[in-house]
Amino acid sequence: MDDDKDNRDPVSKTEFTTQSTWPLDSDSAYFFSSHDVRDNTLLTEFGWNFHPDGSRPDGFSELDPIGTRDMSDLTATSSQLVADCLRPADSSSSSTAAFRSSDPAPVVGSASTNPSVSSTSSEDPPEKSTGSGGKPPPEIPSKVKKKGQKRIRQPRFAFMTKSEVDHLEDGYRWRKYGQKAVKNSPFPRSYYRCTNSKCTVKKRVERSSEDPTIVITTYEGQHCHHTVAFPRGGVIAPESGFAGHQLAQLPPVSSHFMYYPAIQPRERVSPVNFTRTTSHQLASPRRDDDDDDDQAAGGGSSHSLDRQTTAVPTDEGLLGDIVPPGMRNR
DNA sequence: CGTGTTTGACCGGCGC
DNA sequence: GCGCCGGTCAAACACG
Repeated sequence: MDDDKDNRDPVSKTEFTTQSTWPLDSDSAYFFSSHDVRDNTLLTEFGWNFHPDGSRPDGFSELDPIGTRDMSDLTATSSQLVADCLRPADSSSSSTAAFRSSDPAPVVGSASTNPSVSSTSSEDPPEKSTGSGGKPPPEIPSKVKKKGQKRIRQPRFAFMTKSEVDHLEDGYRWRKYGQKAVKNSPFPRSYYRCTNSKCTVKKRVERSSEDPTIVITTYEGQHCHHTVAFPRGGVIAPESGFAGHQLAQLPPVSSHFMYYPAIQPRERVSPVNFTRTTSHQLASPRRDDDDDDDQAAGGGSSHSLDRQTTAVPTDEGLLGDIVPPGMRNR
């Protein structure tokens, strides 16, 4: 869909931009340079394979990156994730710990505790719950979590990308399951979930209300499977080691990031500006050339897009630790 | 027919 | 306790 209009991204010239403010609504956040050691660690914890070494002064890096970045450490994390993924829903705590081990879990409000399982197990089976019409049988409402069981959020991670297309291709297949109008923003927010039945990763896409050219993509959870295909640049061949070994721990292509941990729901933060340019290629949505989730697939054709991307870890729990003093508004 | 999107309704958390 | 709002569900629909 957003596929065609996007062959060329006009927004690619900027090398550095300085946004005066970031109007993140619900997930307001802070930013800090990815060069900071902390972020790397942080990302690793999330299982994302970020590497702040794009080391191009202007924050630019070629497309390839993902495939060539050290997959080693990635694998470690991912294998565990896969295990988690395959693990029955009841073995809760352990899976969570897998990628939040270092997260002190400053549990706040609802977001906290043991993510993955509870949230996934109870609401995961979207497809199978096809049941009959809308409302679930009187007995056990599918969407209802067991009483007393709070909805748990998985670690989140946001990317701000300057792009005209909302849904950026990241190598995975997503299924849109909702769209909501965002308060104080003319742009709606779309909700996606990974189409892999075992994968519970979700993604939220919205456009910055203040700067419509910026797309804020928030990932929640981690993939426990391989990417299905890579951006049509075909750059990633199944045997290239990327699709073949890597376990979905990748965010949309990018080399330099800005991270911003999500904060407590509804908490408002004063945005910190900054942006680093990242030029990379992204594929446009394509659903026919890749089909098996677990089978590495080499994407189809491709076109390149230049976008500015800023990555933002948004684990609410982590937030407290990474936000530099003074950056917090509230 | 399979897969993905749209869209209104519903649910639950949180702030007041 | 109430209302707002974010997030999710699922029927209906669209498309290849």
